[in-house]
Formats: sequence, structure tokens, C-alpha cells
Amino acid sequence: MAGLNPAQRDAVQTLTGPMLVLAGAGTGKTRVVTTRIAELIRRGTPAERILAVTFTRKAAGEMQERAAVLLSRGKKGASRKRGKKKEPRPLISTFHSLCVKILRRHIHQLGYPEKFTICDRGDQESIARTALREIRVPDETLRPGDLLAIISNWKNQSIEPKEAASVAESDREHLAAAAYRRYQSKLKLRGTTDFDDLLLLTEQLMTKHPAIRREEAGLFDQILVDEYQDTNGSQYRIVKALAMGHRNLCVVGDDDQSIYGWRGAEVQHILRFTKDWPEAKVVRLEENYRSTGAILDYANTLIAFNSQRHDKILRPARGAGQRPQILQLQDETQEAETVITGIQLALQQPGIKAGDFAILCRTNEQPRIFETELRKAKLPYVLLGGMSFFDRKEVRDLVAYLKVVSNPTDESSMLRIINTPPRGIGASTVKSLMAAAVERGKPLWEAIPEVLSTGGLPAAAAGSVQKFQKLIQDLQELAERLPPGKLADAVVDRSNYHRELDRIYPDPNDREARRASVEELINAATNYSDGNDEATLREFLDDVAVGGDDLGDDKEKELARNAVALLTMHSAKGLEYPYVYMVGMEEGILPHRRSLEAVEASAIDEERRLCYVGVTRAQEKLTLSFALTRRKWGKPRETTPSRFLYEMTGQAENAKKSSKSTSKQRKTGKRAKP
DNA sequence: TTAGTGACACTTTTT
DNA sequence: GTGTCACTAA
Repeated sequence: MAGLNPAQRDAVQTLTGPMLVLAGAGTGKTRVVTTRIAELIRRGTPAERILAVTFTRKAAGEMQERAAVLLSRGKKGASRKRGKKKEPRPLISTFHSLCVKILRRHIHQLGYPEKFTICDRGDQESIARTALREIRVPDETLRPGDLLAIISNWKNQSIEPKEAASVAESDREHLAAAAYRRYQSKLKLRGTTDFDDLLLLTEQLMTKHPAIRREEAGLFDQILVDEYQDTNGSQYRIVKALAMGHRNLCVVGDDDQSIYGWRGAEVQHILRFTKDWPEAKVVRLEENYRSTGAILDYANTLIAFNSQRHDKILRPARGAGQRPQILQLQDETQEAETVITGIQLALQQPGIKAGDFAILCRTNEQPRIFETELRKAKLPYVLLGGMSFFDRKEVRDLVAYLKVVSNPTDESSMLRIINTPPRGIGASTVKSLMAAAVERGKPLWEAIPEVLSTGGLPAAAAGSVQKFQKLIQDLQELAERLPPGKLADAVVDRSNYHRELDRIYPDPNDREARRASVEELINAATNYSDGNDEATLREFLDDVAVGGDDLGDDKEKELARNAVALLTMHSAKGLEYPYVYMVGMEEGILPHRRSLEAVEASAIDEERRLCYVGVTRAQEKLTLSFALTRRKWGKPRETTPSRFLYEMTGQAENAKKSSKSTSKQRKTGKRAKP
């Protein structure tokens, strides 16, 4: 509580009733939320009856950590020393993992099995593909990926399959509406949900079953929502449903940082808040503690170009500091080299460590070249955001094993591992197994014993299948008495996975990296060691699917703290770093090509907010860079500096001119302040 | 059945 | 540049 300014204190001390905190970037928003949680507990709210929801799992992790520090400060030693009993903790979670927990309890009411799985992108695509095939839509007309995008869009607006036809406008959308019905019933048939369903089904559960709403709402006395500007319709209604009883709802947001419009987020929710909750208290946080005056200048100048916004003044609480630097480089390789050299140089100063630096990118593909340079320079780094870790082949394989052990009817995981590592169950064997399964209307796993007993397979294949069956059965037995970490260990061991890695990756470096990610997965699973039952395994798998709130062990986190962070601007939201590099400041990247082509003019505004989010991550020094040429699929292409560079520096009128005419004033790599 | 080769399509952002 | 898919040789 000490050191809070009056507005912050106001936000922390008014603990009952609805509250809207309009908080600009760097105004101590997260601190307010965590302090508020601590204050609630201090004044008698049981910790486990507090729910805090955030957007990215990174933000959830950060908040958990900060809250833990505050809470342990409150009560020293005594009770925690004995430490046998787990201290009740507030639930700090992302929307998606909150919904998974709710669905696990009640989803059978909607006709899904309790053991429902959450399907990944690959599963989604194959289901979308079969749906399209069934209504005979050729790939050229509507690709599975496009269909998924349209469906996701509808789901974000809570449009159900039967309503889709009435909102469809183009021919493509009408086809998509027909495919949507099939897609959705296939998901249900397979007992699986996609990411959007997690929200949609939770919402349905609450509206169709008031008793469930009451039960779930009754679990909490206090609800906090961070990054409120990014809630979409479902999220908004879920929050409302949970909070309508006690009305103790505190939401925190900043309309200038709304960057998820493409996912159905509506800034409108911030404006509507005081309508839905008329007695709401509104608090504004406008004093920026994070960045130097020079950085804030750039940020404020930039965001002023957006017309649709609440006028807000961010008052700098710090001195002017160093002016942001703009680097003009020849190509993307030089850009990466220059940035890394800059970091190395800065690291020579005392008191500066690798963890003080962040490189912010617009797309997920950009970090690659920086990774190469960082490795060359032997600088520690972490690639944050994205699902990169769980996307790796070896991790997905092992997760598929665990999924099959937990639920052998999970068809797509089954197909993934049935011959990985190769064990003599080739395509033709799988095909006949599948045929038998379809014929009997059973999942593949249950068809195996029958196929084996009727001798429908050649001897060699039958032997392999039998061995595989035994492997899974053994693992299932182990699962009953081993915690997830040990089980993952057993999977690696019994499936001879290491031998497989040695086989596929002849390069020892590759091998080492792959082995390391296997290791990492086992570590992550080991954190779920409280219980050794099937439910614990499922909990782990749920967390993996929704990008768990808190995966990875402490050692790894410690390592990450001292590494250069490489991340997208989207996943950088809510974070801060002393030294920030924003790279690829070019038209087509930021703003992204897709928003330039978009029909709505507001698409550029969202890109500008994204840029604003990036700029306001910097505490001490901001460096913006762009390359004159950039390779795309092998071929170098000329680029144009981002319009945002001109806007920030007060040269907006130059933005339209060709890069040639303005390059003179940038010769030095720096530009004069307007 | 598997390993190896070459053509190919692909790149917003997150859970 | 890179991961996936189809095809071919063993």
C-alpha cells in the first residue's frame, strides 16, 4: 500500500461494488490489481474466493508471482514453515483455463462427455476438411483454414451453427455456414472442443442452466479482470454471469491498448460498463511511472493519430531521458546483427544484464533471424509467446502419448503415435484398422482387439499392433500409480523415444536440442505431482492445451529472467523492459499488410495501438529499426519505412513520399526531433 | 514398410 | 527459408 498515489489508493481501497479502472500504459495497473488482492485478503476475504482473470498466460504467471510475494509478506513464517497444508490461494487464471475448469464440472449437461478433449489446430483443420468434403466444397472455393477463420469469427460473436446461415452474406459465407453445422456436430461426436468453444460452451452452460450459473458464481466473492478492453462478447457475458450476484467486480483496462479486435474484442465493453453497472466507481490512472519523458512523447504523439479514443493524458513521472533511436539498415540480416551488437555493447556497462532487453516483433516469423544472431553472439535468450514449445514435434508426440494414455479414444493423438517411433504399423495397417473401426462405429482403440481376434491382418502387422496395444495398456497401468512427471518419463523410456531422436537427427546439436525439449516437458509434468491419479494427468493435459498458466519449472524461470526476451508485441502486453528494440518498422509489417488491405479504415488504428503498446513497454531506452530490403521466400524486396515512424517523430506529412526522398535525413541512422 | 528426394505452399496477431 | 506431402527406390 505504501507508495501508491491517491488514484491508485482509491482503486485499491474501495473493495465492494463494481469498479472500472481506466489505466493508461505504465500507470501501475498490475500493481493495483495485485495490491487489491492482497488488501481483500487482509480485510478478511478468503483467498480462494477471489478470482482474477487475465489474457495471456504470461500475464497470469506474472500476476501470480507478484501476488504470492505480497501475500507471503503479510504473514511471516509461522504457518508456512510447517507447510504441510497448501495455503489457499486466489485463482489467477486466463479466461480459457477458467472455462476448462467450469466445463469439466458441467459439460455433460450439454451432451459432451466429461472426459472431453481440447483439440489443437491440426485436429481442427482435419475436421474442417472432412466437413467441407461432405458438402462437396472444393479446396479452391473454401480452404479448411479459411473456414476455421470464418467459424472462429462467428463463435467470437456467439453465433451458433443454426444462426450462421442468417448472418452469412457472401456465397462463401453461406457455404461456411453449412460447413459450420457439420464441423460443430463432428466436434461434439468426437467429444472434443476447439478453443472458441471453451468460451462459447461455458456461456451456454450459464444461460441454459441457471443452477450452474449460481453454483459457479457462488464460488467467488470478488472478481477482477485485467486488460478489460480485450474481452470479447462471450468473455464479457461470462464475467457478468459470475459477478451479477455479489456485484464485486473490478475491471481494469485502457482503450488505447486494445489489440485484439480481430478476435472479437470490443472496446465498447469499457464504455458499456457503467451502463451495466450503474453504481460503478470509475478511477483513472494517468501517471506513468514506467517510461522516460522522451519515450512517452513518442507514444503520445503516435496515439493521437487515432481519432476514436478517449482523450487521455499520460503524465510522465520521470525525467526526459534518452531520445528514442531510429536505425536504418540494409537488410534484415544487418538489422539483426546491429541490434545484437548494440545489446552486447550495452551489456559491458556495469549493472546491465541480458534480462533487461526485449526485442519486439510484429509476426512470429521475425524472431528466427534474431535467434540465429543471439546464438552466434552466445547471448542467453528466451522466445516468449506463441505456442512454440508445445509446437515442437517431439513435445507434441509425447503429449499425444499422454493423451492416449488418459483417453485412448482420442483418435488424432492415437493416429499420431501409433507408428511413432516406427514400429511396423504402416499406412496400410492403419487403414484396415480404421476401416474396421468405422464399420463397427467404434474408436480405433476399441476395434483393435476384435481385428486381432478375427485375424484380419497379416501376421507381421498383427504382431506389431499387439505389441503397441500392450505398450499402451502397460502405460495405463502405470498412470494409475505414477504422477504425470514419472509417467512422461516412462513414456519416453518404453517407447524408445530417445533412439528415435538419434535416428531422425544425425546432427548432435539438433539431437541435444530435441532431448532438451523432452526433458523440459517431463519437468513441466513433474510440477503436477500433488496427485497421482488420472485427474491430475488430465489437469496437466488441459493446461498444456490452453497454454497452461504456469508451465515450466522455477529453474527455467530463473534462467529466463536473465535472458534477452524475444517476443511479439501482442504477447508483450502487460510487460516492461528497460531496453526495448522494436524491429521491422516497415509498411507491410507494422502496419501489417493484411490491415493495409482491409476494407475498414479502423484496421490501421488497431495496428497503431499495437505500435503504441510496443513503445510503452520501454522504461529507459527505445530503439526502432527498419531494413531497406527484406527477404521474402528467398527473394529480397524493397521496403518502405513504417508510417508510424513518421507519425511518432512529427513528420506525418512525409509518410506518403518515397523512402528515397527522406533517406537523406536519416543517413546518420538517427533522425532529428521535430 | 521406410528412407530419401523434390515440388509445393506458406506468413498476423492468442488461447 | 522451411515444413509438409507425394512419389520412388530399396
